[in-house]
Amino acid sequence: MRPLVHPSIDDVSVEGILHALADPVRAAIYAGLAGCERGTNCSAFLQLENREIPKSTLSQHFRALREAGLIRSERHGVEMRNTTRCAEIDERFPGLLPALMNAYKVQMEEKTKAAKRKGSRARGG
Amino acid sequence: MRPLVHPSIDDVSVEGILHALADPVRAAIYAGLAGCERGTNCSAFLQLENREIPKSTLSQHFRALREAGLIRSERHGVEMRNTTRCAEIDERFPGLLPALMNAYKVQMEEKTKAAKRKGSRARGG
DNA sequence: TTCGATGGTTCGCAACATATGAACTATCGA
DNA sequence: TCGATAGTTCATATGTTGCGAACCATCGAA
Repeated sequence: MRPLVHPSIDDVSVEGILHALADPVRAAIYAGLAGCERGTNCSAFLQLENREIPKSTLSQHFRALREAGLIRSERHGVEMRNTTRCAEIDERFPGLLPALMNAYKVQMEEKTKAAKRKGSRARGG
Repeated sequence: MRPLVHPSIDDVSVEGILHALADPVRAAIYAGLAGCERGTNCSAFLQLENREIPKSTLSQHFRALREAGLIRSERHGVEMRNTTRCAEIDERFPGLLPALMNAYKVQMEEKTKAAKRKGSRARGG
């Protein structure tokens, strides 16, 4: 089993970050990790926003995030602890990640609102 | 020949924007358009950063930018004028595009610096 | 020291995406 | 009607992604 790859911060690229976070599943994982300081294991995301993610797929997503330099993964016993590298990245590309995550947040809030409007219309409101 | 597709601003998604701009060629095109208010034609980008882009490829890149909602393209006689939709997008996702373009700029400046260091070492500096 | 459980990874393949040369369409001016 | 210019579409070769099946690594117990 090949060892985990973590690029040096100097090798982290904007296109790599954008490509990694252009996938909503990966963006959601990243957002989930960003909250927790202690590190989160992979299977915490086996269901994400009411959707089942197969674990092989999830493993690929974590690899993509790792190799883009967005997260760091360390084995602790039987499980993996994943943490974001947001401090390093924010030093190199100030404001990029916050702007990105904020845009996703805005989009999600809009979707929620739209769903509510639709629901209330359907109920005759 | 099918008509050009421009999504309504409400249908523009963060993942679509990130995916479109995760390609350095498209990011460079977008940056080029962002400067010019009057609209730029496609073939202005047939060579980009010392690289030849085949025009069929270029056409696909413009389509990707257009369908992601990042640019607007209008036929003017024999040519196309492309403009960014940055004002609309910035209203919907405030700060996203500036942060993104700034990150690319930072990265390019770093690359330039690194190339200079390498050059000066090679000359014995 | 073997077994089972748990948590992740890798393989193989089908489905989808991308880059590009060749052929095409649209518009203009002569 | 012709040729030139600007861009699009098609065909295809190559690359990427998603996922089930099989696998590997670690732990705790017997």
